[in-house]
Parts: sequence; C-alpha cells; structure tokens
Amino acid sequence: MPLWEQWSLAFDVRMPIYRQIILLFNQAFVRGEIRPGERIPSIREMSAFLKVNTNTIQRVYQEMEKDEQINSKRGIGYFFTEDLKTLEKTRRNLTVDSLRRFADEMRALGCSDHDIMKELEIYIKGGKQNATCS
Amino acid sequence: MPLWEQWSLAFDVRMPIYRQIILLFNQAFVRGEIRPGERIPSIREMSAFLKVNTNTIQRVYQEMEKDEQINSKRGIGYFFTEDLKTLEKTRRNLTVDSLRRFADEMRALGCSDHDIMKELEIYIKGGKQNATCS
Amino acid sequence: MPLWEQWSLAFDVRMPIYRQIILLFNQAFVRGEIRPGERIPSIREMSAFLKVNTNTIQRVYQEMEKDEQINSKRGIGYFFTEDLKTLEKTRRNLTVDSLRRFADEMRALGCSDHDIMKELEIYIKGGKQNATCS
Amino acid sequence: MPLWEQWSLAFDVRMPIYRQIILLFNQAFVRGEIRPGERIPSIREMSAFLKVNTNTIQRVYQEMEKDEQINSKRGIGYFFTEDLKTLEKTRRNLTVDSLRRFADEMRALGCSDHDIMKELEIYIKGGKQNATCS
DNA sequence: GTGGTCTAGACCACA
DNA sequence: GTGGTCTAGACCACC
Repeated sequence: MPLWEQWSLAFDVRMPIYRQIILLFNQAFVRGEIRPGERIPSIREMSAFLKVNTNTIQRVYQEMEKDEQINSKRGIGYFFTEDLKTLEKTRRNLTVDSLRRFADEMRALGCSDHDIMKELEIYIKGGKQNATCS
Repeated sequence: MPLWEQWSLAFDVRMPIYRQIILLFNQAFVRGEIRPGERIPSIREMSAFLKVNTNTIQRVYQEMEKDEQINSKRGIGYFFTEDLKTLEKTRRNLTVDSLRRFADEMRALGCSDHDIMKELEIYIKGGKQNATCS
Repeated sequence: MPLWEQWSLAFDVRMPIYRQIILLFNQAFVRGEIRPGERIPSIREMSAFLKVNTNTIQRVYQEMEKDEQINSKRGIGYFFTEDLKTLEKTRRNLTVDSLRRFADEMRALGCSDHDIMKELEIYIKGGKQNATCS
Repeated sequence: MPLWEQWSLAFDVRMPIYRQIILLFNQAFVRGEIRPGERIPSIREMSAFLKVNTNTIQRVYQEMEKDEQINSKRGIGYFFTEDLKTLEKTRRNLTVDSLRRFADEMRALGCSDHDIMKELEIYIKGGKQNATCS
C-alpha cells in the first residue's frame, strides 16, 4: 500500500492543505520512508489518493521543486532529490522550527528553562499530568 | 504604564490579528499579570492602544467571553473572570497544546522520546546546535 | 428583610436590566407579595439594594407608571396601584406570553400538541428526561 | 425550492438577526429538514437569499461551526455535521431551554405544577382562555 | 468560485 | 460613556 494512502489531512486547522501535504512529504523523507531518487506519484494519482483538488497537488509539487526536494522530468514524472544535503537541511529546518516555537511558547507562559524541561519530561513519560510552571 | 501598550502585533504571520491578541491576553493572564476581576480597557480604548479596528477588539472580547475568561456588563465594560478554575484551565490548555504539538512534530521526524529530551536540552542550554535525531 | 434584597439580576442575558427588574416587580405583584397601595422604595434606595445605576431604576419606575402599575406622589414616593384590574391584566399578559412563546418554540421543533404536553409532564414530574418529540 | 427561501426574519424583535438565523437553522435541523452531511449555501448565496449582509451570514456560520453543527472546508463550502450526536444535543438543548424557561416563568407567577399543566392544556386545546393560576 | 479577515462607519439600547 | 449589531466594501489565501 502506498505510503500516502494513510495520510490524513485536517481541513482548515489554520494550515493550508498544500502546506500540510508538503509537511507530510518532508516528514516521511526525514524519517527515511522515501528513498532518494524515488519516483513520486503523478499529480492526478496523488490528488486521487488524498481526495483533494489537482491544483492543490500542483502547488505542492511546485513548491517542493522550488526547494529542490524533488525534480521534474518532463513527460516522465517527479522524483525525489538524490542530494543528501537537501535531506539534512530539511531535517534541521523542521527540528529547529519545532524547538524554537515550543520554547518561545512555554517561556511566554512564564516557564523557566528548568520548568520547560520538567514539563516535557512529565508529558512524555507520564502521559497527562503537568507541573505547575512557576 | 498599561500592560497592553507594550504588546506588539506581527501583522501577517499566518495568525489573524484577533487570535494574536487573544493569545497575548491569555499569556499575560497565565503569567499572573492580570488580576482576576480586573477591568480591561473598553473596546474603544483597546483599539486605540493597539491601533486596530474596534470590530477586531470586539471579536477578541467576544471570543474570550465565550471561553468564560472575561465577562461583559453592558454599558459598563469587560472584566476578567474571578473564577480561578478558568485561569487554571487556560494555563493547562496552552501548556498541553504546546507540549502535544512539539512532541508530535518531533516524533513525526522519527525522534525517540529520549532524542526529544536531548534535542530540547541542547537547544535550551547551548543555543543552536542540535543532535542527530536518530 | 425587604423582598427585593434577594432579587438577583443576570447581567446581559439578552434582557436589559431594567426589564428584568420590571419583571421581578410584576411577578412579585402577581404572586401577591406586594399589597395593592403599598409604598415601594425610593429610586435611591432601590438602586442601592440592587446595586445598579439610579438611571436604571428611574426607567423602571417610569415604565411601570406608564403601565399604571405604580403611581408617583410628588415629594412622597411611589405606590403600587390599588386597581385590581391592573393586577389581573398583568397576570394575564405574563401568562399568555409564556404560554405562546413556549408552544411556538416546541412546535418549531416539530413537536405535536400531544408531544408538548408529554414533554412538559416529564420535565415537571421527572426532572431531566424528555421524550423523543416525534 | 430551497428551504431557506421561505424563512422570514423579524427585524428588531429583541433578537439579533444572526441569532434568528441560527435558530432557524437549528429548528430545521431538529425537524429533520436538513440531512446530515448536506452542503449548505455559500455565504454569498445565503446572504442573497435572506437579503442580509455577508458578514452577518459569516457570523452565523462561524458560531454554528464552533458549536460543531457545521464544518467549513476552505474554498469549498460549509457542510452540516454527520455526527448524529450533535443533532441530538441540539434537540435536547433547544427543548430543555424552552421547558425550563417556561416552567420557571410560570412558577414565578405562583403557579403550582398542576396549574402549569392545566394552563398549557387549556391554551393548546382551547385557544385563548386560561385558568386562574391559583 | 469559496471561506477568512479586517476596516470604516453607522446606529442602537443601555448605564 | 459602554457594549452590540449590522452594513458595505475591500483584500487575501485557497481550491
């Protein structure tokens, strides 16, 4: 079963659909579930898989091509880049974005650095309790 | 000097102005910078402070009222709730939202729980280097 | 203890405060808790009791005087009417208003007349269960 | 003929237009005149039908979305929820609101439970006479 | 085309 | 003065 068939899209959670799809591609790429150089489905196939408009997929591929994550070969299809530096750059970008946003949000709530670590530890390990956050 | 005079709004960061303002209110509320029961500026005052339209502030206040964080008294003004449970609920909501989003994002990149903690520690302590994330 | 000291006002439940107060007066009048001809508190006393603006009470008394439920005697105070027909008219008005509104609302939900009776019986007798309403 | 084309709005009956529209939607929903999952007219269509401003409809739809009665899909439209629990919840809310308000109003007039049933029966069956209400 | 946001400005009832 | 509602119209991103 193709990887993307199990992707689920959240319509309108303040992130446009085409960005959600790009993110899912990137995450699968970083997790190693897409091999460098691998062919990706055509726009029509993909839009059928995800049940979204072809224009949306069109835009997804355009943006990913602009970021050099995929290459189009006219008349053949789209292929993931084989450049490992791109992979690494993607990983870094996604990681530091998450880290920065998370740290900023917690500090805005008055949490000290120590609190943040503690909250996260509790959340990951325990499940649902959280500390007092100063 | 009023608290809100130093608030800065980032126009167009993929978050509508009214949501940004709500977030700023909530964060100040959680940090303890707003006393329960305190009166908040009138719609007209606030819109002058933040240099946005009165309707935008109106919307902010109405949404916050629906979440029971403030109460309106017609012809008098808006007042923060005195219910400390609301404060606690707000804190919890903001905290677990951040935690969940962060953990989900990192796991989607293939990070183990141990990796997540390590990445965060490095980010907070060190500055910008990050681990390899498995 | 004066009757009105236990009256509670709901700020902003889509019924202006002055109307709420008039309603409370009328209900007490209909229930027989106010004797015809009885003196009612001055505007200043009443506004102190209910913790509302004197203008609000002013309006309450004006409207009630217009409806001939109270009479003002200049320099002395306000007094409830001694006209029993007024009392009866008030009772009728309040009753049919409630009945009509209730019946209209239930019919708008698709309830038959029989359903309405049944729902009401269940609500009054039982507490919280209600029928299926067709 | 579309359902909503026969809806009539009462301008200025102490209930804002957007609330009236929400109520009409809810009542039609409860009466089963709207199928779960059905698409509802676009904001612009609806504002043309009812001859009110687009913003008013926008507000209607947003409030209904927050109550989980409809879902928005950006660039596509609004759709009624398919969750039957929401339908049932709506029915219950509207019903018990009516029941409670009615019972409270009648009791405030000094009616016993038995009187209330009797008054309602007379009103529904007979037309306009009402009992004496103790 | 759709929904989403924002502005400017008006009017109202209320306190 | 306050909050509440509504309109007209603009602009945007998205599908």
